[in-house]
This record gives sequence, C-alpha cells and structure tokens, in this order.
Amino acid sequence: MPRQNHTNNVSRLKPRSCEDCAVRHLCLPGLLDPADVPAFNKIVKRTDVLHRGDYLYRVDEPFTDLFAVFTGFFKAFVVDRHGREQVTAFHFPGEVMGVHALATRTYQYHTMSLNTGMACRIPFDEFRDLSHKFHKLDDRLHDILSRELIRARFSAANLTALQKVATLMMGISRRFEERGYASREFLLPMSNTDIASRLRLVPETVSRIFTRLAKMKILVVEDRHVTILDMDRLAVLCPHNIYLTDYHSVKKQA
Amino acid sequence: MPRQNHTNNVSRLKPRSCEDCAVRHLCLPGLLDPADVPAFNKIVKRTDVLHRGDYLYRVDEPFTDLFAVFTGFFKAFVVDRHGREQVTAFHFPGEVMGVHALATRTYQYHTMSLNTGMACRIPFDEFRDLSHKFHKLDDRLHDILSRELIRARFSAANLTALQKVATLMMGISRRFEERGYASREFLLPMSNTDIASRLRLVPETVSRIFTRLAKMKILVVEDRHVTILDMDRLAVLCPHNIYLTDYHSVKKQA
DNA sequence: ACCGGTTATTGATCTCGATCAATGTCCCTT
DNA sequence: AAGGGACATTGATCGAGATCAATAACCGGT
Repeated sequence: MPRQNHTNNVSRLKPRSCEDCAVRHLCLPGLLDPADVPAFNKIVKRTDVLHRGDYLYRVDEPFTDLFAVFTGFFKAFVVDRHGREQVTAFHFPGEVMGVHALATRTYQYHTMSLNTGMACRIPFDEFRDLSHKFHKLDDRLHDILSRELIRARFSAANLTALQKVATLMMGISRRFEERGYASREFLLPMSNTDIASRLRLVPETVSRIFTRLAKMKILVVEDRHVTILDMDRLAVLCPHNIYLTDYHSVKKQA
Repeated sequence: MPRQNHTNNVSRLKPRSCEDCAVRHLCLPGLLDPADVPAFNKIVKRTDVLHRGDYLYRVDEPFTDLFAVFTGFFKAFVVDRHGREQVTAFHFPGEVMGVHALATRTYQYHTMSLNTGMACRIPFDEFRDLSHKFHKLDDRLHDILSRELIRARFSAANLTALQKVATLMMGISRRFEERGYASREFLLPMSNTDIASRLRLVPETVSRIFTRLAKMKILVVEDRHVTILDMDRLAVLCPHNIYLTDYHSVKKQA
C-alpha cells in the first residue's frame, strides 16, 4: 500500500527560486512576464524546513509578510474561548497565506504546518513597492482576494454533511490535479478531525459519511489513503459545482 | 410612532459629489488626501433613483464597475436551482459593492435596492488607472477585500439561531452608529424573510428569536421598528464580538 | 516490540431548527 | 374603503447532526 505522498517529498531541500517552481502559475507571480520573475524572486525568502505542528504565524502577530506554500500542506485556524480549534482553510502548494491580514495588519488566524514542508516569505512592504512597478502583481492579489471571498461566502452555504464532505474531497482532488498529481488516489494531508472542524461537523459525522460514501461505491478512505471510484457521482453531490479550492476558477451558479 | 428612517430620505436628489458625501470616510476614497478627492470624484457617476426591487446588477453580467451605496440599502443574493433566494450580504451607505467580481470579471451575485435610494458607479478600468497614481486607493481596496474575507469566514461559523440574530442586529446597530444615526432605535431596512435568508434560517425561526429577545428584555421589534433595550447583554450573545458589519474594525478573538 | 496518548469507528439518544399548518397583519392597488 | 398578495406569528411534529459512550486502531518514543 503506497504510504508516501509525492507532494510530501522534501528530500532535496536546497533553496530554490520562483523561476523553476512547479506551482508558480498558481502563486503570486503567476501573471508576471517570465522576464520579470527574477525581480520578484529577489524579495522572496524561504523558511526553514517546517515540521508537523510548527506555526508559520499566530493570531495577533503583526502582519509583515505574505506567505506561499512551497512544499507540504498547511491549515489555518482560530481557537475559540473554550480552547477548541476551528479550522478555516487548508493550503496547498502555490497557495498564498495571510492576505486576510491586509486591513487589520495583524494575522487573524493561526497557520500551522500539517507535515514536513517549507514556505516562501514575501515581505509585504517590498511586495507593495514592486506591485507599483508590476501591476500584474496587483491584479493577482486582487484575484486571490476576490476568489477567496466568493469561496468563503459559498462555504457559508447551508449544506448537508454529505454535501460538505463530497465538496471538500472534490476540492482536494482538483487541487492535486491542478498541481500535476494523481487526482483519483491520494493521501489525505489532514486528519479526520481537521476535516470535521473545517466543515463545522464533528469527527463522528465525517467518519459516518466516509462509510456511507464507501457503501455507495463513490469513494473509499482506508487509513489516510483515498480512492475516488466514481468522480461523476461525487461531482453530483457537490452543489453548484463549487469546490473548496483556493484558486480553481469559480463556476457559475444557476 | 416614527415611521420614516432618516437614511431613507432622498428628497433632495440632485447629483452630489464625493467631496461633500457624509460617508466618504467609509467609502473607496476614504484614505485619499482631501486634495485628491476631486480627481476621484471625476470618474464617479451616480445612478438614477432606484426603487425597491430594482437591480443594480445581475449574476453573470460582465463586471465593468464597482458600486457604492449613496443612499438607501441594498441586498446581494443568489438564486438556487429551486428558485429560492439566498441573501449573501446587506449593504449600507458608503459600502462598496462588486469587489467579489475582480477575479471572474462577471458579477457572482444579484444586487437589488431594498428601498428608494441611489448608488455611485465607479468604472473599474478608470479606478485601476487612478489607483496607480493614488496608491491609497489600492490600499483601501485591499482593506475592503480583506475585511470582507474575514467577515465571510466568520459568518460561516457554527452559530445558534439566537447568536446569529443577535450578531446581525448588533452589526446593523454598529453600522447605523458609524454613519451618525441612532444606534439603539431604528427601522429595519430589510424584511424578516431577507434576514432569515442571510442567516440560513427560516423566517419562523427569526420570528421566534425576536419573541425570545423581547421576553429577555434585550431587544424589541415592533412592525419594523427596533429598540435595543440592553446593548451589553446583546453584545454578550455575539460570539467573538464579531459583528456582521462591512467596515467596522475586526475585533480580536480569544 | 511495547506502551500511552491521540485519532477513528460504531451505536444510542437528544436537541435545535426545519417543516407543515393555520391565523393574523401589513401594504399596495383600484 | 375594499380586496389581495406578501409577510409575520404561533403551534405541533420531524429529522439531521450533535452528544454521550465504548471500543478499536494507529503512531511516536523509549
């Protein structure tokens, strides 16, 4: 049984640049003329190798940088007054983290590595200066913000537990696909508990839904290994064809 | 019993300018040096007088303009496949509408006037050019987007019906307050049904919650007239002190 | 290989808000 | 002033998911 996820592979940890990053097209410099990418790369710093549970930033820390996932997976969450985690987003390679803090100038979410990985740090002041020269950077930032906004509003929709889980799984599949990885078979980067928290469900319900989906021969989760058996019927369970991706193009609603 | 809402007053309908707009500080030009406001005002056009039920824009229309509420109130909504309205936001004077369409270049929500009012139309291409000269416009746009993002994520939180209604009422009160109107006594600009739709509840539940709040001597709704009797106890019902405002500063969570 | 803590699974019961139903109120039109 | 359609209120019942509880599987560390 395959145990390692391709995307978890961080064996070659030498610093890399945006120029040869596999997910640049999804990331902040994605709209730049290739000739302008080195100028952008110059302001980017890579973090140390991060391990499961390491924080990228915490709530109330002053906002100084935007971050992008270089390798690995991250989760954003808040902690309520009873000490319970509430996951607000999962972040895949190439996705930008921290844009929510533009107005308040303090991060509003904790952001934590789900496994071994690395992030890119983009000092916002330098980004802002650069975006005045390269307006494509501004356009991309606007894109990211407005996509996240639409996605956030839709994830507030009143869905059944089955629809929620189906939509999340479809979104994860899409995100693997747009990064060039297998989209019908993959390791879940996050725990069942994190999934439940993200979807405002309890872990018991997520577990039951997985059992149901297996009985329906749509999707099997064994250990953390997911196999999508029937992508079409999975898609039918997702209302509006809105998947919980961060950058996939937003579909129209009827 | 007072029947007209101050903010509904559109008796003097001559075109006005940003320079003497009472809610400019909340709006797109809010961060501009006063000397630069006329340059911004030059690209702004006011709509005709709009009446209850008039559309400002519809889903799938090409995105050409940002809009701002000049007078009156607006709601944004989608229509699901069963023809049911799903309200996604209410907009008060000075608030900017349409920013969600930056990425897709088509509006993703219907936006409709709730009563007699008027909106400002800001052609986005001209705004974009101007923002390259006045970076404060860009900063404000970022602010608006990131605030909406945080608000949208929180409105996805798992609240009880009581918490939802309390949070909305507190948000409305705050929004009246920051516009200089009475914040403890006002006319509800939207129907109970719209409130229910916004909060993913049914109108029956909203009605029952209002009855409960009256019995608790926290808040009375008679006809559309709201009187807040105990602001402190209302605030206690709002988790995280996050109110559903568009521009009020986002509070920290514990 | 063995533990100890975290995480997943499965079942029984409970609860909040939805649904169904009936009546009442408001407001716009004529 | 009358009538009609949308909107609001209140009660009775229902159901999806939470909660409570118990067991099992997994994982990291020594």
